[in-house]
Amino acid sequence: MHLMVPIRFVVPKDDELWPRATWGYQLGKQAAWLRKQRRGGGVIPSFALADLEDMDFAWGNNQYRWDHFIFPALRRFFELHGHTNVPAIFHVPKGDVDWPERLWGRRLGGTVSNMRKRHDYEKQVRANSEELAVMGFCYDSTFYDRNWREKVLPALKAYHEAYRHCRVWSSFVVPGEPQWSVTARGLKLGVVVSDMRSKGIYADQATRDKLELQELGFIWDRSDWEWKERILPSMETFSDAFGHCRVPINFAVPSDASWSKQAHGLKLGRVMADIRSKKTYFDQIVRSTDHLASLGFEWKIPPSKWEQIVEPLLVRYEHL
DNA sequence: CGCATGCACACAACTGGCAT
DNA sequence: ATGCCAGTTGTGTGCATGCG
Repeated sequence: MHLMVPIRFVVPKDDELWPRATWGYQLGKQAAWLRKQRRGGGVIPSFALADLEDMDFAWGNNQYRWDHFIFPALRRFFELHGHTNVPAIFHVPKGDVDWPERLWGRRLGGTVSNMRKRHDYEKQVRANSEELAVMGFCYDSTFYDRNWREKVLPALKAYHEAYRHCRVWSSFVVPGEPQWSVTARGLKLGVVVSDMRSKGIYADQATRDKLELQELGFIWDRSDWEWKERILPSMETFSDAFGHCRVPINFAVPSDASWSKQAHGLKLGRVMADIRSKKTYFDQIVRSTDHLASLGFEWKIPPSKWEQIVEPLLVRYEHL
C-alpha cells in the first residue's frame, strides 16, 4: 500500500508472502540508507535508482504522505463536496467506494486542522498553493475569520451599496441576485448584525476592520443612533416651529425638507409618550438634559430609574 | 541523546448559527 | 435578547520517525 519503510522493519520469517531468501533481512535499515544517500547526494547504483523511481519509493516521509495520501484525499473531498472545509472529526469512511481503498480510515480532518493551526505541511501547501486556492482551501486563518472576510464583510458592503446605510433589519437575508456576493448567498445578515451587537460575535474582526465598518455606517448602538439621528433633530425642529416641545401623541414627522431626512415618517408623538411612560432613551436624555431644557422639554428623572441607577451611584460615590 | 515533526486522542472552552 | 447545538479551537499527552 505504501513504501514508507520504517527503520526498524525486518522482513518477517516464516511468511510465504515474502520470498524465502529475504526472510530476516533488515529492509528498514536499507531503506534508511537509501534515503540518506539521496539527501546527502550520495551514490545509488543507477539500476537500483530506476527501479526505486518506478515503484515510487518514499524518499521523504512528509512529501510522500502528502503526495500519496493527503493531497489526493483533499482533491477527492473537493470532488465529492465542492469545497475543502473538512470538518475536524472527518475521516475517510472504511469501505466507501467513493474513496480509493488506500485512503480508507485516513483522518483527514485532523490533518487539515493541524495544517491550519500548526502549519503542518507548510512546504507542500506552498508548492501546491495554486491548486489549493482553486479548491478554496483555508489554511492561513480560521473559519470564523474567513467567514468574516468572504461572507459578512462583503455582504455588509453590498447592503450599504444597495440601501445607502448599514442599519440591517433583523430578518434580512442575503438574496441570490447577482449584485450580492455569491459566497454570502442565504446568509442571515440581520441576525449576524444583531449578534454582533448583543453577543459580540466577530469582535476581533470588527476591531481590525473598524475603519471600514465606520465608512459603511455600521451602527453598534441602535437606540443611540435612533436618538442622535432621528429623535433629537426632530425635537429641535419641532421646538423651532412651535416654540415648545409638547408633542401631540399622534404627531408624525412630515416628509418635508425642513425636517431631518432620516426622521421622515417618525412617529415622534408615540416616541415621546414612550419616553415618559416606559422610560425609554433614559441614558441619552440624562446626557443632554440642559440642551433638552432649552428646547422646552420638561422631564424629571422617573422614581424607578432614580432607585435603580442614580441612588446606587450616589451611595457608591459616597464611599470612595 | 536532544530536538523537530507528524499523528491520534481527549477534554474543556468557546464560537457562530439558529430557533424561540 | 436568550439559550441550545454542532462544530472549532486550545491545550495537553503519548508515541513514532528522522536528523545531527
